Amino acid sequence: MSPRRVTLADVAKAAGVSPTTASLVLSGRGREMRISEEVEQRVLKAADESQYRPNAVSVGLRTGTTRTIGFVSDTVATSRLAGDMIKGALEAARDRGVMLFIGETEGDPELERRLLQAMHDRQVDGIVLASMYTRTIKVPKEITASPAVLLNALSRQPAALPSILPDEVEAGRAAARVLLEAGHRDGIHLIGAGPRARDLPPGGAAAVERLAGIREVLKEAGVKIAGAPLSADWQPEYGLEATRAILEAGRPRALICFNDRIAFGAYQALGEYGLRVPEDVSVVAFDDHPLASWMRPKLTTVALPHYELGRKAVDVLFTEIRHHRAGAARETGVHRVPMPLRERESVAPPGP
Amino acid sequence: MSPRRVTLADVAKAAGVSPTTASLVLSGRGREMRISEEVEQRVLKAADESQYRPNAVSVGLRTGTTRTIGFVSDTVATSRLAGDMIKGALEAARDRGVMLFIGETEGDPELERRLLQAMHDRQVDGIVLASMYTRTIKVPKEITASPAVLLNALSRQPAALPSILPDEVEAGRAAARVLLEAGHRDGIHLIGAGPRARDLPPGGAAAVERLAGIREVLKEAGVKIAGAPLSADWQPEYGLEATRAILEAGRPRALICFNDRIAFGAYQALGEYGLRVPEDVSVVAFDDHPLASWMRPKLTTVALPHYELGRKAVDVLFTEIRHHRAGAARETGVHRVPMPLRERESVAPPGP
DNA sequence: TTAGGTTGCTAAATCGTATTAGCGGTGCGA
DNA sequence: TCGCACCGCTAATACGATTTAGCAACCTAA
Repeated sequence: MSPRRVTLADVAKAAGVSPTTASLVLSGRGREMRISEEVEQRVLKAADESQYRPNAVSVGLRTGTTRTIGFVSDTVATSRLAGDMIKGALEAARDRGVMLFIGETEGDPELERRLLQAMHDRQVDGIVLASMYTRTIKVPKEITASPAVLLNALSRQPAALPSILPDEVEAGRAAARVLLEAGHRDGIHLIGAGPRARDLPPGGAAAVERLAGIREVLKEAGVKIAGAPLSADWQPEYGLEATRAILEAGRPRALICFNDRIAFGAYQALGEYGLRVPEDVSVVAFDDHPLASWMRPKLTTVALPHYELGRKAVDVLFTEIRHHRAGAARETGVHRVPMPLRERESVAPPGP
Repeated sequence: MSPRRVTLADVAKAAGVSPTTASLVLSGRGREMRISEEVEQRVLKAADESQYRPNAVSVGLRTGTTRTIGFVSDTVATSRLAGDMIKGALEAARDRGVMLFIGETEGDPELERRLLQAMHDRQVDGIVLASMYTRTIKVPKEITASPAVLLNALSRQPAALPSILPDEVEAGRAAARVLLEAGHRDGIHLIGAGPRARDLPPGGAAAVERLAGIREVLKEAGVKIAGAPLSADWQPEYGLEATRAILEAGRPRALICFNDRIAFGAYQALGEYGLRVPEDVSVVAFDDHPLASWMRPKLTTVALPHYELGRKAVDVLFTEIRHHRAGAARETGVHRVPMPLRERESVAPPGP
């Protein structure tokens, strides 16, 4: 059926040299090993004509490096965002001629263990362990079998692995600033967390940090948070109800929604009450879900840089791999990736 | 740093037998090769105690099969849907103890070629070539190096590879039926394609088939399509404008939107005109984007079964691989995956 | 007594490459 | 004339498994 692949031995035979010579020439060590110009040309020609490409499995066995990395995450499908993260990782890997294994753990530690093993069995050069929403995780010990980095996650154990995270605190600051700069000082409500630093929904580190950034900037400006409904899950449904509650109680001038889905629900509630965005109420959110630019008016939001996170993770992983090969110790720093503000149409100066 | 992996030779030594014997026992051929019960136990014990796991790279080199398949698509990040497809593929692969390489071509044939080569260099057992929206593609000749299937795509060349596709015609029928069953007979407008069979947006096979299904059922019922604006891209913006155009011209009773994003735009236009869904206007769409259940009222839509498509692709790929190993010829059938109707809140009997 | 069969294991080859060690020939200096 | 360095290449080994061929010991039957 499929014709047998051409091997190094085939090339060597065609060029009339030994496999050793062919290997030397093709790995660029020809000069160094004093192979003559003429023989070198013969080998190159033979390789080219037969379309020789080295068998990566064999190379992997011989050298121990497979030009392959693993990307294991808790879930790949939850959101479009996961896709962007993978896309970033994929492109960074491609730039280096490296392939990506992917695996999904669904939060099951046993599955995670088996996946990491399966990847190590295949001799991956390194592993990106990703979480789809920012949180602290227990790093499985299997991971130590190769260089690794944490993406969107922090290790519970201290000094375990390098982490790549979005800069959520700065994002919080940006969200607060965009309102301040529009002239808002009163009637600013939070939906998703707050108003106090300890008012947080369960799970997820994003809330803490976004809230910290928001509080810091507002405090510096001497602005008080008007209020925040009890925080629950971050779904549109909650946004809808929380906003209704706020509207029952009074007249907000600005909403900081802890993600776009909440803002989506908030829009619906504001619509019900006949209030217009941004003339009556300004809205800022986080994530930059595709939804954000479909909403009308388009939502101003602080974007999660999924693509860049994915790229950065692979970049850091490769410096880890280099260090590892050089026998250096493991790094353990935290790398923060900026969250860019997407200014659209949902923020305006407060009305009279 | 990382302790050396334990190899078969280590196990053999620990058990006091030859590597041959150890291999035989561990591959379950011990009985067949008349290895004594006692030796067998010794080997098993040694393997277990040392936590031996075979090096998959070595096995790959020796046997030619790597328990690895490639998933290459034009894009992984475009939508949440891509993620679901990968998730389905991933789980089907996991069920078989197989790992997944992923790659993204961005529609670039050169990149596609290189990706397929990179995968074949790594001796993948087979390849899923996926498109994120249904269409006919030119199958690159590199793909013939291993078993392969097409996912969400049809080959331009005849009889090339098996294809896995959503059953779009039946989906069209389902959308039409849900309106008929609610009692609609007049004022049914299409947005995204039609009304005539040749009124299609550029690119994409889904439009043709959905339209065919819709037309078939409506025709059988003796119902005429009231109209359809010129079809353009399938974005919310177009849905908004197309619906406005319809509303300018008269009073629709039902809308069949060719995807959910169009329906999202349609909702906005209906809102502008003070019309209520579903009391004044019923809306059906296709895809079941997450958006569909966030909209109010929740959108009735015919779902693209991405997860199942992914699973099915891997299933079919594995029967291909089996056939290939048995020396059988390539299959070339088209496998249709049903598109389930998600009945929600956007369809009601026509008002007076 | 010996050919032949069975039992229970192992030696050796193999997959395709990288790499170390070495080989035959030439030129040169002492 | 011998020893040595250098040149240009190749033989042999290793990576970690699978698999084929075969071996020693014992038993059986003619």
